[in-house]
Amino acid sequence: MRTERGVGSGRSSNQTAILHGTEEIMREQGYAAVTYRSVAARAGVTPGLVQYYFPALENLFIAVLRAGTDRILERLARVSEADQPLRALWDYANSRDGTVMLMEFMALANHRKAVAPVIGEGGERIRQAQLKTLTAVWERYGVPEGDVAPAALLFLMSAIPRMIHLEETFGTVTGHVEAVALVERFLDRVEPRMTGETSQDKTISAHG
Amino acid sequence: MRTERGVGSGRSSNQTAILHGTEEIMREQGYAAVTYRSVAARAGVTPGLVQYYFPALENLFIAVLRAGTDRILERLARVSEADQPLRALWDYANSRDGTVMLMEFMALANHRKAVAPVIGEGGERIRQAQLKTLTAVWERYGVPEGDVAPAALLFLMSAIPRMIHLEETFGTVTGHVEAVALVERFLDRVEPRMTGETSQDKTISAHG
DNA sequence: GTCTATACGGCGATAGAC
DNA sequence: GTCTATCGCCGTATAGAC
Repeated sequence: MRTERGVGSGRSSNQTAILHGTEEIMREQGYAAVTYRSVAARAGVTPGLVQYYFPALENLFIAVLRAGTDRILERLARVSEADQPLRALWDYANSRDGTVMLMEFMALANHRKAVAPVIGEGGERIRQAQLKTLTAVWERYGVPEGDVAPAALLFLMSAIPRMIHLEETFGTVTGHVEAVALVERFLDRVEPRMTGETSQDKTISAHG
Repeated sequence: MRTERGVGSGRSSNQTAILHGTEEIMREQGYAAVTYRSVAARAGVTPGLVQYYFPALENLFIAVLRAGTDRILERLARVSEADQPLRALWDYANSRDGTVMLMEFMALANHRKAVAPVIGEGGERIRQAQLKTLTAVWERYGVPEGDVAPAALLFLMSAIPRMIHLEETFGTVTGHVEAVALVERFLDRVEPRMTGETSQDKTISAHG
């Protein structure tokens, strides 16, 4: 898709090794451990070559971020076909891996200004995709709660697990279980746990 | 309260100038702009003196964080005496300044590990103080909603504005107005806007 | 105690050699 | 395309003046 240099549409094996190594370092040691020297060592190339493909570290971070966003959008396309889309969305929002990397990029954006709009852009694409799914569900279920707009529920189902995880990192826990219980009681009401009557399985089905 | 050196209970004017300057720089340019050299220039002292009081940068960040937490707790003591405590809490949670600094410290904690538990500790103290207020309000209002636990509402009233502000920084906006509307509709129901009948004024009153 | 001056190794970024 | 040399920051450590 995107290249940092005009080498055609593909990426060299060195480029993919650099991107992969960078993501690994971010996940294991945080973005602050990403240096030209550390990435080069991980990818088995020289620091100068990393800098050749990504002239500033921001270019490297942004490339990793974009690749991750693309992966999430692919995953969400599968979620929209799940039997219980609300619970699938809730499971997605509660997944640890995605939240860790998102927080890492949010923290990074604080002092790498060019990263911020890339996060926002990806966030909008993700949320619009989710909203489309949720609005369809709303119609299928017949607007279970006259009060809660799909967009509000979507935001809450995203924000609550994310903020809980963020706070837990620091050791703040008050109100977490109560907030989760609130959402799950809502889910139990509008999308009761499957007992096996409606459609095929708890895996992906095709009826949207 | 806390000193970094054994100079008794007070702080020298240079120490307060350093703390004040550091907070200014964080607010204006972000934590990444906080260096011994930049803080010294802002406070009108030499870099060596900053390092004398705060041997590592982490000590400096933590001192600023603790001072800020103390200020918030003082403010919350006043909130608990407000006529409309729920709305006072909501206003507090929506205040820009506090959120900016909190996010700055959260980002900072990502690569200054000693900062994280200080955030968590302060967060717990703040939330427990808020929970005490909210539980009292719950009894006074007669548990308006059998479903919503005070701790859940407290978490939501804190997490929603904070996550909204965070996302807005990046340019993600979907669902924000809907989520805010949801909370405010709830507030309208359990704590209707004062029309002037109950007590003195919309300023601080004494009846708890 | 309070404060200054200086040195060291590591970093991102740049220019330019091959 | 690939890689090296170099520069100006940084945090930190230390030695010592008042």
